[in-house]
Amino acid sequence: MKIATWNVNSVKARLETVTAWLKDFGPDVVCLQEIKCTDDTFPRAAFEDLGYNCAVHGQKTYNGVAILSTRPLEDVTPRLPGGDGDEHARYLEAVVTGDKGVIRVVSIYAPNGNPIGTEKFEYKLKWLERLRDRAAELLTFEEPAALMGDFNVIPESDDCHDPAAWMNDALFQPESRAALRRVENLGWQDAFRACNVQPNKYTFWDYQAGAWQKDHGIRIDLVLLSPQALDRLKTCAIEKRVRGWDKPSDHVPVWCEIEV
DNA sequence: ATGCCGACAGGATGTCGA
Repeated sequence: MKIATWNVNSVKARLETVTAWLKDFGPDVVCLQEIKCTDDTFPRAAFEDLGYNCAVHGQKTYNGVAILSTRPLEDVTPRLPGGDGDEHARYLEAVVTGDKGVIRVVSIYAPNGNPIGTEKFEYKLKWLERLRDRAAELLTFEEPAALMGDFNVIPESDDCHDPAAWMNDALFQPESRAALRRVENLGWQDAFRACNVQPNKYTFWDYQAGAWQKDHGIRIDLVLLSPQALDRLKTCAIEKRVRGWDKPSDHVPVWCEIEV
């Protein structure tokens, strides 16, 4: 089964690009982030016409996550537990059944956290702590599972073009990186790093300053696999070519082949 | 050192992203 994640930076502004990629690539499951629309304005019909079921946890203007799947979506659960009063739509779980088994997929849009030294950065760290708590719970299910999305953390220095340029950015703070590691250290494996050792492989290039043309990117869109999913992992790759298409998102899809 | 670009809401330009 091909499962993918993609921060689309507005699903309405990106509809032609997203449907073109779905037709071209044919993923079975796609986690979307930054859909930037409410549940009732999500362009459901465009995806259903391509054979996808939709689970949506939307929000007006900001954030918003969704999951598309050719198979039925079961156990659909929005919202990361904890953080009462947190209305940001950043988390959506669903279970998909393949020919060889079941996988739980989670669409994740972690907070950006800039600028550092503000309540936005504190919110980011607290949100990642809540994610760790839920990630620990999910491991007790002992099933194939994938935390997929825009984690808004640059894991290592070789996941960006110029570490010095990110030194004062929330995405590369030691606290942010430690928070991601604490999730991984529970037993969640970075699928891309399980399959690829090459440095400087990116999933995001800023629209500004010719970042794409100069390959000044960062790798912040991740797939974290439970041990049971990792055992079934065949490959993981970045759909870099999509950044060069018309009207691109600033992020590109990341996908895995998993035997379920 | 700052803006660069792009989406959104709303109807000009500020907020947000990363």
